[in-house]
Amino acid sequence: MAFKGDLEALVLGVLQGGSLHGYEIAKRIREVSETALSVGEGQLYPALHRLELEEYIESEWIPQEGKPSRKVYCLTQKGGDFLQEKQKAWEAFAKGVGSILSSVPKPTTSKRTALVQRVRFKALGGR
Amino acid sequence: MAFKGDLEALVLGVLQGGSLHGYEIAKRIREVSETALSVGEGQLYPALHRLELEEYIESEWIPQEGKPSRKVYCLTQKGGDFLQEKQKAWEAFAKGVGSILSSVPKPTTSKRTALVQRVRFKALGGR
DNA sequence: AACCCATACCTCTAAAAATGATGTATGATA
DNA sequence: TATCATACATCATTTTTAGAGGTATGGGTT
Repeated sequence: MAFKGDLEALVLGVLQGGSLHGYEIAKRIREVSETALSVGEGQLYPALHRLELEEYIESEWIPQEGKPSRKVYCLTQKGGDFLQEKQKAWEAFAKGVGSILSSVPKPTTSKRTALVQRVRFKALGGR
Repeated sequence: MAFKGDLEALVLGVLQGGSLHGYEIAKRIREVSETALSVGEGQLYPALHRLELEEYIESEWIPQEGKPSRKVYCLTQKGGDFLQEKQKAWEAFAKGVGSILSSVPKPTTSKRTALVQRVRFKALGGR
């Protein structure tokens, strides 16, 4: 289960906003999510290579003076289409998790009801 | 990254609605999420054992006639508290992923703008 | 001068997790 | 008779993740 290919989707999502290089992609993910998400480089670079192999993104080396060259990635048409699918998959996943996590606890709201439920379970052999 | 312990959270979430046995928990997760989520038994049972070990849930064997006995689990106080934390973590995670995936593509909306962006990237050495 | 930090790419390994198969057992259904 | 649904469980294989390490440059600190 688990939202499959979430990192891939995230990378494509960030690239929607324009072409970026790997190091910056990782920073964006941290910043945009307000540190709720964080991608290790050991995870990001292999992911970028996979995505490029599958032609969801394309890269170009951009030299810099004084600093290491950057490999700038841009989204392909195919990548954009794939991202759309991923967005739908994410929505279904999020809806599913949401509906399970935020399902109202049986005892409607009152502590008293909770107690009754507890006792009932006890009566059935629970503790 | 990835929503850590999502299966654990899901199990606790389902148990909010009342005590259940493993086989039923798996079914609930499938049903409530409208098949968006599915837990393999090879994943669920070890998870239940971990949760019980950590005292987030408690179990009781309930014999049945004709059918295999059931191990019925109920949420503990500690488990309920833990679930609350997990709910918060999920919200932060979902918000993060959501804001990245549904970030408006740079080209405001028109195809023309998209083209301009494309050309601009080209001018910078991209393709 | 020596050191660490930020930038920027990358790989590798050990641990963790997911998948699917296999096992046991019963009753119902086709 | 065979297969499916119930109901528990383990196990091996594969996949994923996290964290460390490696290369290289320039700027700032001690």
